[in-house]
Amino acid sequence: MTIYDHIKTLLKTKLTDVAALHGWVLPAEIPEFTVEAPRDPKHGDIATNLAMTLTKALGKPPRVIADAMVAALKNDASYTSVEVAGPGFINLRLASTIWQEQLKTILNAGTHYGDLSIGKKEKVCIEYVSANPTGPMHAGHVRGAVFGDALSNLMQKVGYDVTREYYFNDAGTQVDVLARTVHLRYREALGEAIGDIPAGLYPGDYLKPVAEKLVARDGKKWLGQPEEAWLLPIREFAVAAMMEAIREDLNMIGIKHDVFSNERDVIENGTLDKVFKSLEDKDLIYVGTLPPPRGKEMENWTPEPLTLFRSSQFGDSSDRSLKKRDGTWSYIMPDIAYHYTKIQRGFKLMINVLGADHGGYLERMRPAIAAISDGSAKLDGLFCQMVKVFNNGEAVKLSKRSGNIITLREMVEEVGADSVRFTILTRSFDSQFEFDFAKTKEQSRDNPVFYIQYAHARCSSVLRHAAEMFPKADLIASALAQVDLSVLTSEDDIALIRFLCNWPKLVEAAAQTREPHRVSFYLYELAGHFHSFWNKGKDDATLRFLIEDNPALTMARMALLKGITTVIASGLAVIGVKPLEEMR
RNA sequence: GAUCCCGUAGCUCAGCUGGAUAGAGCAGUUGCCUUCUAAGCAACAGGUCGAUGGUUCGAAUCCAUUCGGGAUCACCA
Repeated sequence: MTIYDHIKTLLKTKLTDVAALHGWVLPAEIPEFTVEAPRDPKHGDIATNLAMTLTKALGKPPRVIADAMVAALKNDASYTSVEVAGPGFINLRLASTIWQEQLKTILNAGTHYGDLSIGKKEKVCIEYVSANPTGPMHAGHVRGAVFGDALSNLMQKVGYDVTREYYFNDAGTQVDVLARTVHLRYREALGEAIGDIPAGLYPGDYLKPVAEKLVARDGKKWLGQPEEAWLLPIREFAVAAMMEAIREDLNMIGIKHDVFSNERDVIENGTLDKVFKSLEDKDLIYVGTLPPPRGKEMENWTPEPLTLFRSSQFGDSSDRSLKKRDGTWSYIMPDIAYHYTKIQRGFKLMINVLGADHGGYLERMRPAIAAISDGSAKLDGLFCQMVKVFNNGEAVKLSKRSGNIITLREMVEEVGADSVRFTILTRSFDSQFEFDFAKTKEQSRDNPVFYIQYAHARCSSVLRHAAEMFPKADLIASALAQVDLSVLTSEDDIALIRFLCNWPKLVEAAAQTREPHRVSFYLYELAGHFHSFWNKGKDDATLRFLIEDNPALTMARMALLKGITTVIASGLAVIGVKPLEEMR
């Protein structure tokens, strides 16, 4: 229970007393009100809009209600000041002992401070990246990858049982194209002049090493053979090689999935047929024709009978075709079957992190999931908007076709994994994101992530100095939690503790809204408070952390520092950045 | 024709599910290193929150309309 929740319950009971005293009739449900740290510290430690939310129900102006509450709260020793302000806010200032206690709570919790149990250990499958193994990870993938990873961290922190999952298509036309391209590169590697890569195959050099590995394994085995002979084995080889490369790329930026699933398994182990049959059994499959797509000029549109799924029964705008004209499955059917395997594995909550270019995906997949789970499972889709890549202000067109891509590898090598992660996580996922490669590279040293890292390094440095200055002192968190903190009375000390106490609340809000970027901003602000405090010590010796002739205050400040490093480390863990002990 | 996202300082972005005088970084100007790390701090300057209406004690935030940018609406994932 956070300090804010605690105050909230106290206020509720106080409100009933006040109402009884004045003969007010409270509504059966007290309207929801906020208890939070106001933006402006002048407004006290804690502000509540309680009075304002009750104006309607009580038929009284907010200030009248607020005044009555204030009168009742005034004689409580927990509050050093209680006042009405603005339109009817009640501003409270808590006794410093309360904040000092909170700091001990933080120290005892360690980096688990901010861990919550709102997830109730519910299993959640978070699927992200899921790029098909036809090319290297590029700038467009990085956003979803980092976002999904941070979201997973966040969901774990609030008590979900998270599985990080990657699903790839290794059975469709795209991987056939991959295989053909590799075969061409293979001929090239064996000395043949292949000229330009023909349209319809993948350009770019990244398949050359794959072809060379194929030569190393198989020699000239596939030369002069018909496509039927080499397509499947080369496809398998190429998919494995690309997935290996993708895994390595993701690893560079600190991303590891728990489970990799693929389309072929779903088809070959019979799951797909089973799911299709169960849909038939539920009478959700029929053969019919679809109207032509609206708003699009389809000159060559001819209605054709197709195998359709009655997704409109589940809120979809139209029924969906599960098979192509040639009788093979359209992508949606294996995807349905794949999601069925998730449900079979016990996931009632599934989150898919997708690119904005997958717009209609949810609309189509949700009905299917409702059908196969009989409504018991829920799919959430989070759509990361496009990343527009610039190079010194000039737009770079990302196109696999032309081979013009900025790869994840380039980004990480030039800018650094921490900077890339942090840059992505200082934007909300649903707004478009402009990434200027040249500028980011040039300013990589100015990246805000180092501002946070630096705060952590400074704290660590002081703790090292403290160990030298007071060799007998025990500076581990559990020991510092036992220190007498009553000497931490300055407004700056208390303000810092107060800010640390916002952490659990922030984690909760970030998880509920699925917005890990809030963590970044919080950490940045926390680092700012710390740096500011630090510099005050230059003018005011009583605000320094290490004060040689005052061991008692120094130890209390070490407790504060430990609290700061604890929360920073706890937050950086969500972002996926390692805290640094030292920066020079 | 329909759906989704975005529009906030010169640029890149926040704005805590409706709160008090709308914030930060970068860019610009000015100060601060004999003392715990200057990858830092302090200060100045910069805004019709795209527009119009509505909801209420109160709107950048919610609703409607509208303009602008992006994405999606095929049997490609």
